[in-house]
Amino acid sequence: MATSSSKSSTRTRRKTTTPVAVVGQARAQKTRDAILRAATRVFSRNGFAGGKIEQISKLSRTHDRMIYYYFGSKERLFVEVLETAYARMNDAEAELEFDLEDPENALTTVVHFVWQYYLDHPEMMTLLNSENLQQGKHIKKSARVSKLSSPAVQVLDQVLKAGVEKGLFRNDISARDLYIEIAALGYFYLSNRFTLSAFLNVDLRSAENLAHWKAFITDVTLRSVKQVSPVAECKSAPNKALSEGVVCSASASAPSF
Amino acid sequence: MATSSSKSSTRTRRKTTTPVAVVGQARAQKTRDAILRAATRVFSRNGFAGGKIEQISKLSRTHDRMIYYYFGSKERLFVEVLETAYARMNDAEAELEFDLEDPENALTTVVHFVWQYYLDHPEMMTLLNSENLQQGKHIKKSARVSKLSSPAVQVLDQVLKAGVEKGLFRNDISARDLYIEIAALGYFYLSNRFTLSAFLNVDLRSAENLAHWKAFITDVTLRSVKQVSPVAECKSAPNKALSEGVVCSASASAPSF
DNA sequence: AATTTAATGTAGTAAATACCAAATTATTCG
DNA sequence: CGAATAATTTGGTATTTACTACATTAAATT
Repeated sequence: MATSSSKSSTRTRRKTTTPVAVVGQARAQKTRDAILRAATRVFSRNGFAGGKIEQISKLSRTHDRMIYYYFGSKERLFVEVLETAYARMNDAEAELEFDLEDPENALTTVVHFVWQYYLDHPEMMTLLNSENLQQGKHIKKSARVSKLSSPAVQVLDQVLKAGVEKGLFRNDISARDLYIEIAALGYFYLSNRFTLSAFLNVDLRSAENLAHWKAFITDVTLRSVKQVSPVAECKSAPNKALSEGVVCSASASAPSF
Repeated sequence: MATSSSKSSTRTRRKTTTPVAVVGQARAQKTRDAILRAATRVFSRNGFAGGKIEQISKLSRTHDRMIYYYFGSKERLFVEVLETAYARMNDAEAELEFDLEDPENALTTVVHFVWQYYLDHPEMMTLLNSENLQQGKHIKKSARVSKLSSPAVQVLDQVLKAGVEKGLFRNDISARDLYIEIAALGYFYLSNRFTLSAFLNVDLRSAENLAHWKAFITDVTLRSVKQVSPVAECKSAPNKALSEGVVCSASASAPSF
């Protein structure tokens, strides 16, 4: 079921060569890949403006010129780095396995997966931050990324439906909201761990605190979707003084997507 | 109760002048402030590396020279921009008013405040992202910021205690976790609105969707702290197959801060 | 008013940096 | 092999950029 969305990007140059000859092409692909890998590291460590062409060419053991030969410009290189990172995350999500017979467990699996992915791929977060700093001007134009409808959202949709079916989950929550919630809880903690640690005078990166947060966000996520018993529900403070905030399971106005 | 933590930064030069003469000083303060304001805009729009000295001096209608006269270096200017932003947020948080007699309402107030602050001060998010990209190397050294113990956490602590007192809230959740949760839900949505919008094919910035998210995170936050009736609690899936994840109200191992 | 000091302006420099023309080497294929 | 094409290397250029020496004006002090 994993629809692989990454790689297989065709050569940049016009491909007049017959598809048989692969020796030179393999060599070329190797340097191209090396540049892409190096660029991912450099951009994710320093952002777009802070990532210098020379750093990238040195790290990939090639020359500045090759970057322009294969990617045309710093900006186009950045776009491809971003697209590749997205594609990779998508591929990983698509391979997620879960048991719909046990929706709570399945949801936990998703939460843990997202958390672990960000933990293992910090470059994803810094690249996204860099792109958001530039108001998404690259991703907006990227045909490749806009075609990646997140498998994670589909997964969550299935899980939610299964949970509702079994009477375990609320039916008034959208997979999209849930996806953003899960991403937010993991992403923010890790992406902002430096400033948060300084501000709160804690080392949020300690193994202990990481484990604690993982457990915490799992709990929060489950609580946000679980059906609450009618007895306990809203026994207190029935919507007092809330302009548009939603309390109890009444839930906000339906998403307007 | 609002302990103002910002401003009143003394002159950079040694102050041999008597504190009476203020005309020249006022003029100086004006250009200094102008630079700081301009720098905040420029750095928040382009990040640290992307923010150029000339942009800042032009925007503040002074000269490059003045930036070095008052701040010494680009880096020190950035630190002061960051410190000022932090101090301002702290001041705003300190002025929060809420009713402890109604803990749910009070918590809602906090959630709405944080959400609104990020909405009104997008520069705060981009500055923090920039600082986290640099692994917090500035904030770590900033004596000023590390002294700002977040009023928001204290506020949340009070609210939580009041809620527990009244039997409305769980007593196994820390103010710190709750603070990070609330910040995460608002910050991530806004900070990553560009990539998220492109990825999910929605315009998350529309008034409708902003209102929806505000309501959603209010609901999620309340659900995460509310006491669940013993009857409904954990009636299904009692901790099945969860390595260290926490389900039901058993809650994770206590924070180890 | 004269002197001292603070604040601002001018005109630069040295280094960094994105990008490129052209030569050179490797590879393909008739 | 030899011609053609692909891939790499060399050596640069024009611009940007953080930062500064020095001159000048404004203000404070005696």
